[in-house]
Amino acid sequence: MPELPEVETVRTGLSPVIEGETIIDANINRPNLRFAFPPRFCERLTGSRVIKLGRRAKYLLMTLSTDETLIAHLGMSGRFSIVTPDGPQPNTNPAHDHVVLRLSNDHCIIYNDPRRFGFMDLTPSATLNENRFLADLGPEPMGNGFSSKWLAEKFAGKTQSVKAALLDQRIIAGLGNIYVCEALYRAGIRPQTPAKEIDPSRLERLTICVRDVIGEAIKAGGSTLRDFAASDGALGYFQHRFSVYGRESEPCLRSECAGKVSRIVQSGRSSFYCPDCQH
DNA sequence: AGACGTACCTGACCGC
DNA sequence: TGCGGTCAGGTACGTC
Repeated sequence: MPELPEVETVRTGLSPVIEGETIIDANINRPNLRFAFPPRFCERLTGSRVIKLGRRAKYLLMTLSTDETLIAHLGMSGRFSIVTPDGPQPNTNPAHDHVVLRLSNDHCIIYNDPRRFGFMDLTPSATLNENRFLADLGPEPMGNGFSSKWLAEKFAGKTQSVKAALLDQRIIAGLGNIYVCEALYRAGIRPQTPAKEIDPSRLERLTICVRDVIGEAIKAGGSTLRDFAASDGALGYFQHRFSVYGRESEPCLRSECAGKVSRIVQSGRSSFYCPDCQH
């Protein structure tokens, strides 16, 4: 499920529990998720101290005292849970608890992922950005590298739809199906529009809308975290109202618009948009 | 090189 | 209640 805002929410929830702690014990319950765990995965984690929990795009980055970084991607259904020594057990199916880290503060971090589209890797921290999963990522939507100028450069000559282009992690990193739909709705751009056909002023608007949509979602995640992390240690999902995503044939939320939300399929995935206000 | 389609998995949900 | 079909927010890889 998780796109950038959800991963950021997981990071926010996990970091106070994990940063500064030593991994006393690491266990995996199967040899692979989407990909095989790297060689000697558990041995390389055991005894290391977690210096920092960071994020790049949809990847969690655990900087370790061993000069390696644990890279974790949640795929579609990955969750991290925090199990406190005397607290409740996470309400996930233990059959899909694939990674368990026991920390020096007696908390356990559990990675649960029914679909196993997630994956983990260990890479030298010094060459983190050369790692095969991170090397080709485009700019962070909230960072300085993302601008309408950058989009113009990347969209130039692109016959691909703007929907597909925004999902391309080399162009902008961290967006997924939901937030691309939301950003295009807010910007008033149809998802089918060929990327190269969007003029500079609309690209400027799109840039702002992407930033706003992601920024608001991160904020919403941070606020929901407080409520439910207390009762249940599972991190990764939060309730959020979307303007178009999942609202097929419901009314467009713009007060001056009488349109209904449409759903189309682009490259095998649903796109939601309002035909009356997106052109 | 760029644009597609396909594969990888399980679970939830819907209609019969 | 049970069954089959469909769908799901991810990325990598093969093919044209």
